[in-house]
Amino acid sequence: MGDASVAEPSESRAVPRDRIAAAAVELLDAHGESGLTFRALARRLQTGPGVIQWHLANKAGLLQAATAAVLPDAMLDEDAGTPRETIRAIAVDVYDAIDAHPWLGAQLAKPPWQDTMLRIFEHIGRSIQALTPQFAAQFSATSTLLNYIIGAGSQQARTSRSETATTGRAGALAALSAQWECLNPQEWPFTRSMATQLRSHGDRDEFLAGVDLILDGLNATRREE
Amino acid sequence: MGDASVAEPSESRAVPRDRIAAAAVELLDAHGESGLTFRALARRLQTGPGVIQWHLANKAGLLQAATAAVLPDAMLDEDAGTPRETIRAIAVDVYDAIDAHPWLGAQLAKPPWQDTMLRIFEHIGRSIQALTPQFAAQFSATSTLLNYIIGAGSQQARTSRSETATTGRAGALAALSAQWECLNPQEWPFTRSMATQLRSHGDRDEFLAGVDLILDGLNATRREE
DNA sequence: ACCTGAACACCGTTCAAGT
DNA sequence: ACCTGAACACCGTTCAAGT
Repeated sequence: MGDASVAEPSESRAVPRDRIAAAAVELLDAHGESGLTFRALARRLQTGPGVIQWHLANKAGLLQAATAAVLPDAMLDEDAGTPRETIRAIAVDVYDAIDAHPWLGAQLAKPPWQDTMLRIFEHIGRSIQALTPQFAAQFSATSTLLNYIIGAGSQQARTSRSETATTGRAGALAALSAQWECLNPQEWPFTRSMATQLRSHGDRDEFLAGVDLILDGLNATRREE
Repeated sequence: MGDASVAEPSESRAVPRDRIAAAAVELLDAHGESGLTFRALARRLQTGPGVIQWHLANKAGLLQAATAAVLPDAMLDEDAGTPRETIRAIAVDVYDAIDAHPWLGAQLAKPPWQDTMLRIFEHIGRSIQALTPQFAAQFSATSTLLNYIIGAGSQQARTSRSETATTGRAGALAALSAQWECLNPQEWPFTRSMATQLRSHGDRDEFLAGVDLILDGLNATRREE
């Protein structure tokens, strides 16, 4: 904290985009979305405020750079045999990324679509193309999958993150589950009945069951016509 | 602006929660999420800053009140015969609400789940319960539907909102569609092929096709076991 | 071309003070 | 119980000035 003066003489003063994005990710991981600040970022890079704005237009660009750094294009280049397996592999990649970086889900969901989001759309879509020849069905299935992956991933990542607390991750889920069990049965019959089901929530298998559900729907639709 | 002094003598100085929520919705509709400010809200209610904090704990509570005001419980109390029709009716209600209030989508998607989100979960789940007896399938289907409805609704609302611009809503979609057509065919084969499909994007039928897809998946899964 | 740091116009939140 | 308004500790963004 106090020794930020002249540890390194002056090997290279340049602050490349890579380092900015990496530092932004560190800040986001450590202190959440509100922890990412131009001033905090400049302090961490041992430079003055206003430097980042020279490289990136604004805060949206900064979040975008952090997102791209954490979910690189290569990660989505899966090819696991069948289209279904490939889609599952991509889904797991995104799931794991959101799980490791809880801020990522909200960032991806935020309209308008960024490059990263369009890239996931493209990669999933290529496999969907192999499952049905109809454009309308391809579009519906791909956007449905994308919405599910981002949405469910965000929800599950949130409960996972509570593991730093006293109880651990299983305990956090148990607590939420107990909360659902205390709901008024007259007003919340369904949610209450899902309390036990909620305990298995948050693992990859649960998540992948939703992916399979959508793919089953695509198959069923195809069969009927 | 200048005549905010003593138009009304002093019939009732109380500023009830209802008026706060209603004014917040007006502000959000007019100027977006960044337009909702404690100071702007107090000015609109012709009172001093700091009043709102006495009624609502913080800004999260303010957004929550606005969300509940715009998506009341009664709106979800649909019963349109079959479970599928009921679910479609609820989905359309949420879709229309997001379309009318573009800030709503991001608000609902934001974790953790608020009362409003849990209520939609409950209402959809009750109909899903009628479609399959398995708890695991009920949970998957309900959360998949919810993620799709919020996610797809947000995306579609965004493109709808561009109608205030020069071109109108169809023009905005055409512009985005043209943008997709200009993508590199080597790098973006799928997205490019969806360019024409994108034009039909944003209407209720397109949106409901995704809901049907998920319900078809639930049926198919049930048949296999 | 790249970096500095002060300045501007905000923001949410708190809180003593009034009625 | 309800409202006021000043004060605090921030924030993103801009921009003249340096190297």
